[in-house]
Amino acid sequence: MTKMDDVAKLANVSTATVSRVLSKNPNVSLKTQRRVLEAVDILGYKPNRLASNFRKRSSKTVVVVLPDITNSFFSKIVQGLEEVAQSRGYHVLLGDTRNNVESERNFIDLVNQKFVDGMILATARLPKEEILAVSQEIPIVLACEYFDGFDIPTVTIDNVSAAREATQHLVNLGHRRIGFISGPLSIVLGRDRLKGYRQAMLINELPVEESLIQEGDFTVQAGYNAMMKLMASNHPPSAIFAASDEMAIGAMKAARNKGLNVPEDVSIIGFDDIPAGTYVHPELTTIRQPAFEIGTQAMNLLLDMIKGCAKERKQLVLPHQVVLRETTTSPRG
Amino acid sequence: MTKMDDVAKLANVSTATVSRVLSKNPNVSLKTQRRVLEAVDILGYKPNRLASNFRKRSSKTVVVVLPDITNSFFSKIVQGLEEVAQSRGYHVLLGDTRNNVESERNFIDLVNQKFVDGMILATARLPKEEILAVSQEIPIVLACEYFDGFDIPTVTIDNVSAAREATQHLVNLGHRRIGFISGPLSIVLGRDRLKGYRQAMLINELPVEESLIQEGDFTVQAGYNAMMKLMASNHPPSAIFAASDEMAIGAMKAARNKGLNVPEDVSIIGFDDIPAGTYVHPELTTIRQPAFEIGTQAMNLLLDMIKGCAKERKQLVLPHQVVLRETTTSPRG
DNA sequence: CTGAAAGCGCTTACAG
DNA sequence: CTGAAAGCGCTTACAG
Repeated sequence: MTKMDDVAKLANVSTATVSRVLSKNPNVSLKTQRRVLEAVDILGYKPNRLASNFRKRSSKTVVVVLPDITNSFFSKIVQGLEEVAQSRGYHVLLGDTRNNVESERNFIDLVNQKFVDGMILATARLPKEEILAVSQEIPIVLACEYFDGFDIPTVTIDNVSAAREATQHLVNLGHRRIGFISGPLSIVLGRDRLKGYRQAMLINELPVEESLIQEGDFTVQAGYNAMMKLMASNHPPSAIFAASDEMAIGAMKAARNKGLNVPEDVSIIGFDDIPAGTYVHPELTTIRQPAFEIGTQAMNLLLDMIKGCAKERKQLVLPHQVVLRETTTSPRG
Repeated sequence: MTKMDDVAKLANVSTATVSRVLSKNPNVSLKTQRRVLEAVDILGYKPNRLASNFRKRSSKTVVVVLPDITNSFFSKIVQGLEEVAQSRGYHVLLGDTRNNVESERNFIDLVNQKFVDGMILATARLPKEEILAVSQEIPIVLACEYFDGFDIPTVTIDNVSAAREATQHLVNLGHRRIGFISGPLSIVLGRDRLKGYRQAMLINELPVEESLIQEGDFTVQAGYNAMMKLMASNHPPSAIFAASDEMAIGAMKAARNKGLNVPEDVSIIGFDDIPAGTYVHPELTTIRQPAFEIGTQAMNLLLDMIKGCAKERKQLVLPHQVVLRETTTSPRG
């Protein structure tokens, strides 16, 4: 392996100068620069990143911890993260926990080991105290998740309002019995969407029957099961708000299996706006979360913190949007 | 920051011993071990990974280069990769090129810089000579892609046979005019699937009309467009083989828009077996690629090479499988 | 079983 | 604009 010494020797300069040229330090004469670059070229020299990382105490790498990379909502966030990471000269280490808390802890440990310069958490199953503790030491930003009452930098949408608007959309169409397929109530964002649903029902003076609320885990299968229960009621809802598009798609399958037409017999609105929402027929009405932008903003926030040029600990709330497609309409009769 | 010296001092041993204890070297007395561990605990010491990486000339990190992480086929491969990486103590650096060749080159450069110990390429837009060159120096395995006539370690399926079987399935149902929505012919795996289609047609003495073949880029939109052209013919095919599930889903949308029922009016078979194939109605018949297993095998192969315990340069061919669902049936009349 | 010492390959004050 | 020298925080032969 050729190293910097070899280059220095060939170019007749010190390693300090070689280092300066390669790091584009302007205080080197053009003549010397050329000489060094030529030597680099002749020897096919590549600086050793491991040495440089060590010396500079930075790997220019950031770990992103998420529950499931095959979930298209998260993979879109990751694409946003990666885009700005690349453009700002950083790398992203993948932390797919597959919903495993122990795995989450392992990834968080990478920042304690100084292996990465910062961390983006798109999942947070760990107790908030634990996360708060590391966040005092090291740049962390939460994407989608957040902790009430703490000032950890965060990029989210307003889940309560978004869920309220989804429900209101159904109310505006004339629905009065509206079922809610909830996300896991163990995580804030699941609770927030339920809160939004309740608010809308309350505002419109519609009774919230607990039998109209079914908890799922955001998957198609969970949506299917929840919908089956909802339809088994002797007074089934005429419209469904599902807290994720995948669950909404599961609900559509269940409705079809029961011989119901969407939206004529039952309206369905989802949440997220994943691509699959347009693969199905009819196309899914939903609440759009700007996943890619959540990624870009979170990464920009994090890198600003790492460079120390972040003004304060920001909490960004990005706009959501109702996307009208084909699965909602006015109720029969 | 507490460092190893502090621990050594507190435990009254040398840093060599601290290092041995932490790296679980067995040649340390139990008493000493306890003493060191206690000191580590008191000081809350974490070894600096950047220093350790540098010293050991290894980051225990592998970069995975792929065209698009939001594509569920690739994200499933990545999940497989990550699973074995985690279990074998490695990390994966994400290299989403978004189909950009320059980006691909940048990631490949990380191995030249010794930033990563190896690389998995699930895309290979770069000239094969370039990739072959790095593969001489450093552990690389190709996942899905391969280069004819070179011995770069590879994990793929037999795309030619898989495509032939897909086509044969349609022939067996009685179809004689079979359209093919091809992947990009600029990449081997696109060409291989076309080859399989042609073989099946030939074997069954069916004429291959060039108008029956439309090239797409694996996306839903491309499938939609290709299907529109196919249906515009004055003698349209009664069955379609699409080289990716996304294109098959696009073809289904196009058929519906034209008022055709799948499979009664036109049969469709896809390729990949992504989850979305079961979201749509009717559910998509397809060729299953074992994406997760491609990932696990590729990572195992790579890590074996890195540890130097790989016997030879292997080319693994994993089994595919026809998955019968609802989008294919016998032609009318 | 343990320690003293060298050294991994860079970068960075410091001095000139 | 350039170089000599120190040193980042570990690990690893080597010697005992």
